[in-house]
Amino acid sequence: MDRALDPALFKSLCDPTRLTLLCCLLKCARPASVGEIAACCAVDLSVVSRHLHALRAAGMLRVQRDGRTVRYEAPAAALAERFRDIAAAIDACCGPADAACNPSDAGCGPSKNCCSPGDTHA
Amino acid sequence: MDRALDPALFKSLCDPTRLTLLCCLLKCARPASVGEIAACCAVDLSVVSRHLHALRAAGMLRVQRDGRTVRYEAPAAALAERFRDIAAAIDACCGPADAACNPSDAGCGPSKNCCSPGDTHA
DNA sequence: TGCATGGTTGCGTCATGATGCAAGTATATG
DNA sequence: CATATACTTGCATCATGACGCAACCATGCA
Repeated sequence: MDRALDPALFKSLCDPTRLTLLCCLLKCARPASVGEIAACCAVDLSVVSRHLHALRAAGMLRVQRDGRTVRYEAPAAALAERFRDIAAAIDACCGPADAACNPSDAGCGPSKNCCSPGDTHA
Repeated sequence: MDRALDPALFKSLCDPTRLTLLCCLLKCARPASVGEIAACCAVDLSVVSRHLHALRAAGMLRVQRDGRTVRYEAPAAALAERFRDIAAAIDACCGPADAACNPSDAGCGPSKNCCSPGDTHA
């Protein structure tokens, strides 16, 4: 679960502008150039460029160059699956009747306190 | 989809410490006091208190008072569903064959460009 | 080769937020 | 009522990051 709940993933989505860009690309459902995408929100093109770069770094977008044009695309199916993985991870660790709880996950389960003092989870 | 992809949700999860706290509570699968939860990570108790407050404000936690003790709990099933809703929203807008695309969602669908200039999506 | 187009990168500014300490509040307990 | 416990809040500090502007590549075209 600690793997599914990746801070980097949420970090890439916590900015409203970035989320707007991703949303725009999801709706477009096709590769779009940076200039096109920039029309979605009222910020400088350079800002859009950086945001798209960040989203790609987080695995939220695919990129392809075509001459001097750079096209970004949102892999909708993969993204949806990613969120479903998170949901599954939550269910697996804390699911009904503790059945799906993975024993290798130390301290996991309703009957145990995973937060013993000193366990910094770091 | 713009509703499912809520910046506030991701904002509440983008901080590593906050994510650790949520993760801890999910594993515990029971209400835990602030002091207990604080043992999960090496930050000041006041910081933990604030983070828990923020998570609750984002709807990620439930809270209950018992005398001077405050117990937080992670509603695992609800959280999992929330992520599945996001996945479903992505699929619905950009699903296979454009079938699930909601026509009321202006500009939605592969055949149209939702990012026409001036459309700030704001 | 010269110039326009499409993006990216450097840099300074500004706002937000994470953190710790200290003080404050509220509830038990003697 | 005094004191300890469990948290919360005010405040100062510091780091991160979003933004715009300007300068800079890199590609295409005349």
